[in-house]
Amino acid sequence: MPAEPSVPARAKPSDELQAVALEQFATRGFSGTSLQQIADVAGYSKSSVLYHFSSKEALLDAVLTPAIDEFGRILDAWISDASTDAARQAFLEAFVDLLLRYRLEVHTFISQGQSLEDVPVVARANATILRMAEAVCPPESSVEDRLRFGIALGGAAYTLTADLTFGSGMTTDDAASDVELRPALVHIISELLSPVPAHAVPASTR
Amino acid sequence: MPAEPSVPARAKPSDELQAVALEQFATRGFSGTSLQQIADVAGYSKSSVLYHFSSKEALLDAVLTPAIDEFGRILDAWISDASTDAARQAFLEAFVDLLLRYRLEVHTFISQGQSLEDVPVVARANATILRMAEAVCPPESSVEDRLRFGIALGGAAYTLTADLTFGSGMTTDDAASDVELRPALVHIISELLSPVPAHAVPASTR
DNA sequence: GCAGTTGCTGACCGATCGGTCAATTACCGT
DNA sequence: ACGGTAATTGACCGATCGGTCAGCAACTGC
Repeated sequence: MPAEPSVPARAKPSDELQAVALEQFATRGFSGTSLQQIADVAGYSKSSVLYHFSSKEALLDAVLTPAIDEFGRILDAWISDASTDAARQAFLEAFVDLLLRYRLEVHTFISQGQSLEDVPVVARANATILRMAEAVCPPESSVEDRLRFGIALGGAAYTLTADLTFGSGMTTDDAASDVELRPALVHIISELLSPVPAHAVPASTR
Repeated sequence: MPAEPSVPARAKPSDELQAVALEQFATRGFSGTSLQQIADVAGYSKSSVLYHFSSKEALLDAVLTPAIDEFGRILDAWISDASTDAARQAFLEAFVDLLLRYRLEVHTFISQGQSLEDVPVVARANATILRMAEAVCPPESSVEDRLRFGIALGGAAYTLTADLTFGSGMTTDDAASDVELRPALVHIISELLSPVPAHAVPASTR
């Protein structure tokens, strides 16, 4: 009788806890979130949380691992491939899909990557980001190109969860908006990572 | 005799504490930073910190207020001015200067604006950001334009402190790099906030 | 009926949190 | 020499932190 996948009224407790924890970690921060808060929001006791996850850090690990695994996967797929324009475009779209699907996870380890650097799963995330940085803008890149990459990465992670801060209303939870967001994101990030197509740049730099 | 401004070997204790606190708040997060840590790094006791600042929150307030005050100032200057292109350019450069000068402060209330929204000074920062959002991309703006603004804002705040995370080495503490960063930042942000100058935009939005 | 496992909980632990307070030291003008 | 103020500190407080542990239901297989 419990084998009734068509009735998702009650998900597995550990999944509920992960979902609640992820939301709290992303909005209040890891150190700003207590196990008691997570338990309260999810409707369990603190002891139950520690029954399903051996520690607060293990909970963070379980929450972030799927996202950073897939992140590494699509990055490897691109690097191993010859760096054709088509492969670059495919990676870019896969990356945008990753951002949309795992926006809370990405936001968490982007904006807290420094304070949590000694947590293994976050260290993996930082290393993967670093690999991506080297792939997108190798050491011989200009300062501006490296700036562009950082802005694209940090900006996307910030913006996709920004309406949690102020109601810009463009990342409201209805999934339909994602299909509206996706092409715009692809366009903007593509524009940021490509050295600007062709038009004249005013010499306003001086 | 103590009036010797040419020997800044020892700054005022409250300034030392503010500097240390700012660095900790930006890297470890507000809730991830204890008064004990601040005291240890600054070389004082926890009691001394609470002597100079009545509470942890008051310390955060003192640290962030100058940045958000100037932020509101340059934003008001732009809004009150007629929205000529020259005024927009002036605002943009002033904004970039603000980002460079107060990068740690901006990073703090951008990336922790949601978790600290009930701290008055952070609430002011959020309100100011919202005002800037309305000025840059009014409600009739497209989703992509609002995305661009968010990416520019969050991306700049993230990137300018990113080398604290991984050594991209472009924001190393030597102030000379700022003069290299500034024109590049102005260029990129200008490009993000302007609907793309003149070349054909594919109708990929639909 | 009964041992075994699973899920969940309250009681409890040492450590640390932000914050208060009284005492101490050093320096000031007089 | 003396009173006053500013600066600093350790001792201490209640609350909360992450985490441990023994127990308690409920559902199994036998």
